[in-house]
Amino acid sequence: MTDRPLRRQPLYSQIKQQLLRRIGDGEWQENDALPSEWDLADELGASQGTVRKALSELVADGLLYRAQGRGTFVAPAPSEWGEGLLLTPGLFNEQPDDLAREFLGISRGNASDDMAAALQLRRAAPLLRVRQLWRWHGIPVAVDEAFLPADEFEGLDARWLRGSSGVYQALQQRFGIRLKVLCEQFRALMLPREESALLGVTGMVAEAPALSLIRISGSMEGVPLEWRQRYCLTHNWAYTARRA
Amino acid sequence: MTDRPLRRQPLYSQIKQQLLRRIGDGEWQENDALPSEWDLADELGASQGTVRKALSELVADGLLYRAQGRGTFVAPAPSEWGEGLLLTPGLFNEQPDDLAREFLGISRGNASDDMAAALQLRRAAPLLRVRQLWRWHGIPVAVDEAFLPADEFEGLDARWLRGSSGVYQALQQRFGIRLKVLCEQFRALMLPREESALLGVTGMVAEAPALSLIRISGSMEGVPLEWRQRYCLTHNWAYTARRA
DNA sequence: AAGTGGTCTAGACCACTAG
DNA sequence: TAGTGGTCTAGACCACTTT
Repeated sequence: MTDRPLRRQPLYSQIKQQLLRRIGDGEWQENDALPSEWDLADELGASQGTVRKALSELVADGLLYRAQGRGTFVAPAPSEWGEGLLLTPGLFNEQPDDLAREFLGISRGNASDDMAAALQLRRAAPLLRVRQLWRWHGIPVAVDEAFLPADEFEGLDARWLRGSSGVYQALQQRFGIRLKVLCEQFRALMLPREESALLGVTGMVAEAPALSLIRISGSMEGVPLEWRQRYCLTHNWAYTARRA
Repeated sequence: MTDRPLRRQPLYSQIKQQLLRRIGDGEWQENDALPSEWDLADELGASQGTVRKALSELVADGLLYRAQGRGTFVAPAPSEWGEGLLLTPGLFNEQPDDLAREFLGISRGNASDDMAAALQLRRAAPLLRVRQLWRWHGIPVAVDEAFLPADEFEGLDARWLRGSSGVYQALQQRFGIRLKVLCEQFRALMLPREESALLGVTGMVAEAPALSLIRISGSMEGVPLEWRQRYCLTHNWAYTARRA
């Protein structure tokens, strides 16, 4: 690249941003192959090594995957359940069972102070609230609330959510936005009344300990866009996080 | 295809392994500077770019850190508490308070089937069991059990653990081994009797929900070496995992 | 000014996949 | 055999820190 008077950001970083935008714009669909590293280098006026560095970061971010000898591909959107897996406690190498998701409803509300702070919104900002139920072999194991800034996602309604396989897929289809997990918090607490009913915890012992998960997700650039709160019953399962 | 020739490890990978070993052998202490990328390249007969790639992976693994214009340094051992932080629920950008660790004791036992499987040991293999208590501003918030293969760590005793700031530091000082987290599991359950006593949960309501964390740690090469089980009281705190 | 990490290039070769 | 990702080199220059 000959004319590049101002370099605020390294070239590979600019290329990464550009590819991020083009993926978001739908230039390549899930599992589509990108142009080869050499073709991209040609097109962008950079060297193969520099393009490769940009691609490597996108692979690390989970947006792309590579197959030696075949090409570089757009990764499928992350599953609605998230990165954690439900496994039998103590076992780590098991394959996770598939979870079924049930859309419960969408409503409007206002941000709590915690939510407003985490999502960088003003106090009591309007939010969309999406509720989902998770079943494992038919048995309810978790309830989910996703809170999204209403201003950003005006037009997201039950039609989009019922038809899609979850909030993340709906956001990608409707707004072309892909979320990634920014941080997570875990707590143990007694299941609140309303969630107990949804999860079918009944009987003389009306209380059960539940794993509370709060997750902030955001754009690939790190702008927070979702506060998700989940209650998991874990007397028969454990929530697993794998690491590289 | 039928014939599977030995695939040579990439050079940067060999360099990484060698540096790993030299760090483990104590050639450079914590916060010591390594030779510059160019000097290492010279010494190892590789190019600066290749050395840089090896160093970058070690930085990503948390073993080294870099400072532009100054050098590449050996990172301090990870804290005994681990990567997760205890924070006020709902707040994500807070700095964590320091936790005080109390060594409770070390004993010998045998691996459960789960532990044996996770640590790749034979059934009922002998284990060392290290127990610790965590206090936050003097208040007990968590109890910890670390299980280590007795055969690997013969000679680790109370003297080493009392004097050090934790299991990880003791392993590094005594055996020159650095552990990294391989995977984690979370569950919510009612605090068992023994742990209730240690954490001072008493009164008419003898039961409290607790966050159960099971973590497998291992060598930098991925060999599992520690099963750690922790019970956290989280009615006033949350367990936070940050992501890149 | 000297030394370090950080970026970028052009070219080369290897390993793997597919037609 | 052609195309792709994966590795490696030598050299250049930039950005930052220390002396």
